[in-house]
Amino acid sequence: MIPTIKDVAAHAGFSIATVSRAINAPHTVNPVTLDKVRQSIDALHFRPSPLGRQLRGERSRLIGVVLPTLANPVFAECLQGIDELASAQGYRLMLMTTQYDADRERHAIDTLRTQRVEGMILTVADADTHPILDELDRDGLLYVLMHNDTVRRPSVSVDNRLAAYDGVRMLIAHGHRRILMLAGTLAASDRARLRHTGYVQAMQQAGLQAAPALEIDFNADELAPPVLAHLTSGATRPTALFCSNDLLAMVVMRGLRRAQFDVPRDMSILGFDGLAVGELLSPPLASISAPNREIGCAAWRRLTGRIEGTYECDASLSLTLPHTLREGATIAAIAGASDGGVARVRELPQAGR
Amino acid sequence: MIPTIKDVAAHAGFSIATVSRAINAPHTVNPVTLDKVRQSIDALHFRPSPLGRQLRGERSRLIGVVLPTLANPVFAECLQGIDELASAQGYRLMLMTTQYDADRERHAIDTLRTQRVEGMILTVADADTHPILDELDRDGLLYVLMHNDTVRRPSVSVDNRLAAYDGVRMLIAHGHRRILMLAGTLAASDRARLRHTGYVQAMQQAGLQAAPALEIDFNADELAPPVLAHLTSGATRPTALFCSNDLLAMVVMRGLRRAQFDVPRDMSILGFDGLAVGELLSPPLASISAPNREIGCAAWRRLTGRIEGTYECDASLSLTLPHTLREGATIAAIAGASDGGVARVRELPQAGR
DNA sequence: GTGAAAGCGCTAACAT
DNA sequence: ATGTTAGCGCTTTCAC
Repeated sequence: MIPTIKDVAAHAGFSIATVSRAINAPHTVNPVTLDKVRQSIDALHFRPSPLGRQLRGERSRLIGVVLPTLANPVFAECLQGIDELASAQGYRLMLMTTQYDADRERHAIDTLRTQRVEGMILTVADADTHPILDELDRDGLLYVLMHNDTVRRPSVSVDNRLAAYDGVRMLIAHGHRRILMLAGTLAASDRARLRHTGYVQAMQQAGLQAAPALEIDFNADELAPPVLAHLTSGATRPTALFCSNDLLAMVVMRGLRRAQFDVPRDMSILGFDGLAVGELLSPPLASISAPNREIGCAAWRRLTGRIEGTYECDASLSLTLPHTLREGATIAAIAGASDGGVARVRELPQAGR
Repeated sequence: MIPTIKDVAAHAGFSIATVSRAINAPHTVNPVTLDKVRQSIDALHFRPSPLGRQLRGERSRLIGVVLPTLANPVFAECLQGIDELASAQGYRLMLMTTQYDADRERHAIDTLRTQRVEGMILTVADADTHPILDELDRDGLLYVLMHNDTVRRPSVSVDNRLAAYDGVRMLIAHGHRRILMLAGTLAASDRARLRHTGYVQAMQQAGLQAAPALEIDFNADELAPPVLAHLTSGATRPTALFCSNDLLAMVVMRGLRRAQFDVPRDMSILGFDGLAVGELLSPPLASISAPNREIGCAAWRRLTGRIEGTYECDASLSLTLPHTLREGATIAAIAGASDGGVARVRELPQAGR
């Protein structure tokens, strides 16, 4: 069915070696021969099989990408960055998603190994505890983590703890005192934990009381009534919510709106991720913004740097990209907040160090 | 570096044939031998290379996916559906994006062919005119188009013309008379054209004047001043905008908002795609909704049906999935619209036939 | 139950 | 300039 180099050789009346040369080193064959071979190639619609080539030890130029989901645009944005560089550099991408499930993470990575990818870009739930990453290290397989915030492995991320800290300090500077953190139910990720740590630190430093993150079901159409009650009633209801990601923030905003709660008048909201769609909201979502596309690109550069042996500096280390506070309009100042407070927050260092 | 079946054979003290059998037909080897071989496999972390296997004519279980971009969630949603079924059925996905560029489409498809994918799921700019699809037909390569609305090739889509027609009739039923259609600059796609056709038909049928689609730069931060003027000033300014996709609708909404134009009070907006994020907007975006995840799943089923020869009905034909009108809150009734008009629209057939 | 050997598509070293 | 051949990792007869 599919023609092989043999078919071309027979059709052209030369040996397979000549055909191979015509393809891979055209200048070494007689122009007349070359022309005939090329005609046969066209006539038969021949294209060299990567199998034979790879079998000979050539590179596969195949990179694996493992993401939790594409339903959250944060990963689609990263993938955009990766895909752009991959196309430009003639690599192919094999994509797998895991739904934040450790078993599926293992399975995805296993599959990619079996496919002999040259390296992988991974976003896993928990980078520090997942034994499969140790296996990769042990076996010398190249990978770069993306959005996993760990210094123990090659990774590209923002400083999640510091970013959350900066964001919550900003809320505090706007006069908020009762600030609650919300997280998704699948939030047992290293990122979510670090974001909570940053929240706690900012709160404690301001002498405020930090609470455990309140878990919200992402996919539910409505906020659960007890959750809604917790957010909206009582004298001690929070005046601001720090959501561990933008998608969650958007779901919560909708829930509050349906309960006739105005954002930001009745509740301020701060997200995390800096999704492009967040800026299209009304009001535009305030968010601790990660350079997602750039994180994807940086992960790519580190990985290919190691693959091709051309790494700028030490690409086996973790890289922290700067986050930014995207102001948006979902945060209101609380009466009594001093301007000094607002001024102070602007001087905060916003990048890891 | 990477162990081969030979290494395992040597380590276990058997021939490579026995190792192969231990892997592929365990019941045919002596349990003791089997055990030893398995120990060696574990000890060496051996995994059979797909190259050798495929070289022997086994299936690659590799499917190519070609999408315009991941920046538009509509394609990410489709990909979600595809990916789900692919994982479940043990297929691998190779992903390429094209940015709506015909050359990149050709290149992507070429690359996937060279990689010997068993089939591809494609979203191209124009399904009817792209010669590369004829090449696929000629060479017997399996593919299914996704979101390309054509009866000439295997495809899964909504009826874009009818969907647009339904949507615009709904606007008309709400009393709108001056309805403008907006499209992105990259909108020279078959879908965009069909949506415009549906718009024109609905307008003409109501005795209203249809206009050419107004092109909007998607990525611009602001609406271009002349565009904004066109939308917002003059006695003949439109009262409703039909946007050829949701992302565009969101960008336009932001532009209008910034110009102090309230949606839907000063302008009604109807999108197309039914993006999940649209429902999270305030007000929730009215949209002609395509079942994107399901379109991805259906495309997958058709493709694998053909690959595995188990097609339900004739999978080489195009499949039209039903669209729905998502009401949202970005559409206001215009004074003078009769209730009868609104009632009538609810009776519209909403699925293709 | 196990081994030897051929062959899948291709490249490269060697031979002509 | 072109042809011959070995061998990459694996499965699968065919012998033993």
